[in-house]
Amino acid sequence: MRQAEGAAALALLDRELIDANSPSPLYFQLYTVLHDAIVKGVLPVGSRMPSEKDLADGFDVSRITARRTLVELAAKGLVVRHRGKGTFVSHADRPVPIVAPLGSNAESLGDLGRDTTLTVLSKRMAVPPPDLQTAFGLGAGTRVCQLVRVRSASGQPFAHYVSWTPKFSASMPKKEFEGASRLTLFERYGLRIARMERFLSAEGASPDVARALNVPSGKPLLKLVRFSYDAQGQLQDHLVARYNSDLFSYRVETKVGLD
Amino acid sequence: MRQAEGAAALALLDRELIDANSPSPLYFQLYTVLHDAIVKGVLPVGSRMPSEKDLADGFDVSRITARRTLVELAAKGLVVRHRGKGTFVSHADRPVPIVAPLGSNAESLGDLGRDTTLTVLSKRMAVPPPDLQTAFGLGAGTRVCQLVRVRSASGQPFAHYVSWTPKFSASMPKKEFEGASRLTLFERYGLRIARMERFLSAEGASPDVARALNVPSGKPLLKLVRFSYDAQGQLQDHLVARYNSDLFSYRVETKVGLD
DNA sequence: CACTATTTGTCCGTATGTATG
DNA sequence: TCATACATACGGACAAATAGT
Repeated sequence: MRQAEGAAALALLDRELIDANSPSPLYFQLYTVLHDAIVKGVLPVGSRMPSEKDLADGFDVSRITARRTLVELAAKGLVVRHRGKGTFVSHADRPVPIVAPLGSNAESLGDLGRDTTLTVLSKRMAVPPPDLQTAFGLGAGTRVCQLVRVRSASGQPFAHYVSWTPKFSASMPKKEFEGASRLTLFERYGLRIARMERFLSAEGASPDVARALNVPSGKPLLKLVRFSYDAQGQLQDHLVARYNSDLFSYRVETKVGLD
Repeated sequence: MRQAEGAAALALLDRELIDANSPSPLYFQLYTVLHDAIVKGVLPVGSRMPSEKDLADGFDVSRITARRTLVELAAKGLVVRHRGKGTFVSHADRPVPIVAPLGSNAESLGDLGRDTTLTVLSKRMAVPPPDLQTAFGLGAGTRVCQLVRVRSASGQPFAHYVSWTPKFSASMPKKEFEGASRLTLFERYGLRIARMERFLSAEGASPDVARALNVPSGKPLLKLVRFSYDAQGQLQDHLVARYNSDLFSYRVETKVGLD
């Protein structure tokens, strides 16, 4: 009964997850299903993967297609394959997914007690898109400080930020943004935020974000858009954050007072 | 200057949004870019689309590929095409995106002042997945009431719910879930929820969800998982909601007390 | 009225990728 | 591994409708 464990693993997956009429290639759909099952722990480290034949029969694809997904998983280091033995989920260092509270005042990830690092990909003065120009109440050609940053945990990038902040100046050194948290920076430069508005949605990874987060382009990401206003209702900061949802999720707790 | 408007529309788009090395076909990537630009209003109703040649040059694809995306947009009714004139964003009734508050106690969409309707796709007694069995503290074979529902606004489905509720019984008629809001149903059946925990992430649409929400499978969706507990800390209800992020987003407002 | 530029519609041939048995 | 079918993507060519000169 060598194959029993792999076949049992198949039972944990849903054969309805694949769509022959989708524009996305079958091997990639199947790759995504297995990839997610591995990073989410449905297929535990060390366990036996379904065989090529199991996958082919279970998902109703040809053996070549099933084979290709396993080969690509092996190329990414998620599984190891041994001829005559089978395919096994590899013992990689899989970072524990980060769960951050949302809506609390101190939502800064710096308070999370996790060793996350912030890297500045670019800092420049540029003209924001038209909708932001009007939101900031700026003239058409005004240049604003744009920051593109990435946050990583144990080497794995999981968040990508694009922010616009008129009060930040060209002279501020890039290095200053690496260490200090955003809130302390706001204070240091005299920015008082009285109200924040966040919008949550989902978006496929564009090629540049995909590169920065080390995910395939088109991968679904959690998207947060944040508007920060001062006491006068003036927009002071605009941020678009995109999160790799394999590594990160937001948590909201509500106590219901009474029925 | 007949072509000026279309070429100007091209400038609103980002040629970096397409990736020739992605497993997803080029025509579908370009389709997604244009589709989103239309539903988000970047390309307003009635305006001229970039011509096939504009798109081919601007996104560095062949005319055949550019043409195919426009043909598919026309097939979906998002644009109309006229030989010798051009392609124009069609005057369809585009539903205004819904923005719902998150984290307030009364987050039920019934309170939104929008005419949303709830449809029950299925109601059945079934054995929940292993992780939920343990979360509910149930024996291995216990059957629980599972509901699959869809919420629509002006005929367009935008949310897909899968819920498990042990206290709901097999005898409850399907119809009862169509009208009443969830919270009133909880009350009626003696369910007192004291605490709720929500987790937000993103996920590609599986084929069944894609069908229910009328979107291409694989489309990025906003995903919310909600655990509802009673005063004793016993899990009483489990819900997975998936939202079409073109039509729906969550909003969180925070007042910062002081710096 | 022609003449031209632009745009969509249709066709060809070919190369590559995907998927099957 | 092989043979085969189909989808994707490319370049090129020409026709037909439209609009401006």
